[in-house]
Amino acid sequence: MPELPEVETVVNHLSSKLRGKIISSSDSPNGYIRVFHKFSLKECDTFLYNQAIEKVWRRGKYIILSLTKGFLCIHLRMTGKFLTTLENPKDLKYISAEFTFADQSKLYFKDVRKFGRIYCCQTLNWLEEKLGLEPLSPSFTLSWLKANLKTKQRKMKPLLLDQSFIAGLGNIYTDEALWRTGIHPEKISSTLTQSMVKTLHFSIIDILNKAIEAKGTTFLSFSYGENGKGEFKDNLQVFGKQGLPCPKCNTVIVKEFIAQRGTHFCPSCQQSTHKLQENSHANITR
DNA sequence: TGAATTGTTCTACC
DNA sequence: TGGTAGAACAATTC
Repeated sequence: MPELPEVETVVNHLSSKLRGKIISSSDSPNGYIRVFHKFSLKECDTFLYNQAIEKVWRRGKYIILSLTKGFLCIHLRMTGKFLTTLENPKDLKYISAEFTFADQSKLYFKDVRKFGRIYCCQTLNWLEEKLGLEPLSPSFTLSWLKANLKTKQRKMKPLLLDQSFIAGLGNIYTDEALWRTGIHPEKISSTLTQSMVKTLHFSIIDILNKAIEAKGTTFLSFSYGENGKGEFKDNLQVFGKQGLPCPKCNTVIVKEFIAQRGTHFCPSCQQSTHKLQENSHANITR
């Protein structure tokens, strides 16, 4: 389940391999042409023919290849990954796209679930229109976060997952950041205290940086290159830890469905305002 | 066999 | 009308 750190890992891995290559043809070995968003295979092949890859980078969870003219963007969704060699012939049925370069080397887009998409485009305007701030860019400041949480009346979990708000956070890192900050996933954004916002701001940046350092999280299926595994799984505190004790307070971590997503949190550290008030009242009267 | 999985997009609601 | 919530959707695995 690639989120920002996993996509960054893939980009870092691919960049040196792809930069300077010239695309000579595109194909779809398994015939799943829906992978080319709004393009037929022929249109994609024509668009990419003879184009050089000038730069490989990332915006949110999108991988972007800057070409001589235009861009090739890829969203991995759940199970998308890139391979430069095809070791197992059985994998062919999962290869939605195959690119051949002028030097005869190859790039395969393997996607078991087939949710991944490839976009051929002249500009990136469409992407900029739908994506919010980059959490690791200088523009993601504490004051920006404070102001933008204040003006919204949304539950924290779905808000952090909203790519038009902050681009790149997914289910794993959202749960981790909220746990670290002690914020209940259903807490309304405008009700966060100043210190909560400050901790949240720091946590998001810190978790993402540490996860990038660890080359992402391999939870179910993520890998980069042929078989690279992300090591951040060992640093997860709540995601996938339902039934286990909270590292902070030993209360059992629960998993509930919030905003149609499996959400892991500690019912003691991450209480809703209501419950916190009840408890503080109990403490006063005690 | 159908429940579970994800990010995005569409629709409905206030 | 704009902001928000929730359903739908893609396809596969176990």
